[in-house]
Amino acid sequence: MSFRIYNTLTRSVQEFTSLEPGHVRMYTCGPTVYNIAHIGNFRAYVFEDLLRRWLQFKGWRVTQVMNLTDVDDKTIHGSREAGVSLADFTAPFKKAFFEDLRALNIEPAEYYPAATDHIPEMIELISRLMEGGHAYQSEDGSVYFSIDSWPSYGKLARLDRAGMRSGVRIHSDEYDKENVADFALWKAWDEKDGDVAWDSPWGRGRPGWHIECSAMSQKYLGASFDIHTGGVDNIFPHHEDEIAQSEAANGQPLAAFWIHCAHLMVDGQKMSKSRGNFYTLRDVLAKGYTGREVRYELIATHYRAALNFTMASLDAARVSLRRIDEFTERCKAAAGDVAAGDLPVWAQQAAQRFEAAMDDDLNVSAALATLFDTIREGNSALDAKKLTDAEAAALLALFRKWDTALGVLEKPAATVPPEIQALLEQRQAARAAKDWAQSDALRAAMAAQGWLVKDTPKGQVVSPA
RNA sequence: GGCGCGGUAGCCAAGUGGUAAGGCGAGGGUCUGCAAAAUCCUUAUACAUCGGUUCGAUCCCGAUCCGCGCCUCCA
Repeated sequence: MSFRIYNTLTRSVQEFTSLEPGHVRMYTCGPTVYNIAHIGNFRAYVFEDLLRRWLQFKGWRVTQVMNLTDVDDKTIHGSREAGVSLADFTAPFKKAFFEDLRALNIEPAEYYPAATDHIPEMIELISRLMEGGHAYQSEDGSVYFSIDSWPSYGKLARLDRAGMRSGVRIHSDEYDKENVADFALWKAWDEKDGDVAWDSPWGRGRPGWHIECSAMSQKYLGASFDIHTGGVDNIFPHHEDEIAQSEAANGQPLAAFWIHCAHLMVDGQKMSKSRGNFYTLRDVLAKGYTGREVRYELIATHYRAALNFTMASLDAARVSLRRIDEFTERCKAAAGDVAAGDLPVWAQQAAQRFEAAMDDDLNVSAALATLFDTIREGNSALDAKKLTDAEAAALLALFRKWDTALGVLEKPAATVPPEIQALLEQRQAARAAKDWAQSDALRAAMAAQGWLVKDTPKGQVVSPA
């Protein structure tokens, strides 16, 4: 079965093939490290992780690059306001970003280049654009890309260039530019930039926003690579501008597939910093939810559909995950140390349906439906004692395989503190003596400390409440 | 205004030219010292509106209404 995915460039679902056999090169636009990313941002990173994992599931080796934008208006403004250097200002946000990635079980990319480490590469690229007549320096010293020099400008966003020009000119007071839609490659130093500046052939200044992605993708992935991703809000202008810069400089297509995920919504509106309607992952964890639950919610809706974020859906995610956990634990108990045998026929069919669903533009909802069908079938078979131990082991293996793609099925092991362990042992003794009053008291004591005790045929099970 | 996306049962959410997955919720059974959890079964005459094409449309076409996004920094 082949993997098909929606390409913004062609506005259609296309069969995915890699330029280089067996190897996918993927560039994913990363965070601007001027504050803590919110979970709307993380929807994109979780989506990209799912895409990466599915490519691997299908047998490709993946080289993924995610940039860290650590120099722009916001980072400079923030550092000056805080009275610290740019590097000192962004460092804690970089650290927090990686912590959040781990909490969401996002696989690390191969490269996380920071913009400030690649200024020479950007200058080199801008120089080539200047030489090729695609860029010019304005009176204030800034360098702009000339969209009039690049006829295919607008091909990703499908812009009407004629309409765009006449519409925007009225509102523009940037007379330095030849065309108001021209965008900055290099921004001349300004008082507001403080000590943030680099020398360049065009004087001191700093790079424009888009040039970093062009320079860094080329350095780590080559002039042409397979996949470029981001949120739909990056289609224009960011990705459009990247295409113009890179393709004008290199004369070859930047990326074959442009894949964009839809927004995370809150109360029917896009979650965003500027609207103030956002939650950080930390906010949600502080409410007692886990990174795994957040990942489940973010993953369960198709990546091209807007997803309305609510605590109620996190609760639903929690219950759904518990159902998955109960099933895998039942299978583990049944399988013991038995080697995995063949899957029951219904599970073989489920495996095919799962893969077909994911192959179809990452249809996770359909894949999860298959997974829950499998759980119901499996539970019924276990109830009826119709599942062999070897089949239970095979089902576990199937779930593990599915989880290489989903990254959400495996339950993180909770470490039980010694004092709770001691209470458990006391309670077990009380129960053996049928001292129910004592048993209930101990259960209450553990509940007070945040541990939920369940009595199962195999004994007590504790979990964090 | 330009470009684009969406409106499926109480909520979330797939999907298809021949009367519609799955999850949550709800009801019932089983299990259980109790509890919690789990599990099985059941559940709702759900496809925005109006036309058109068709033997037949929720799925195709057109119009309308509503919601959302991008067009400026934005995942």
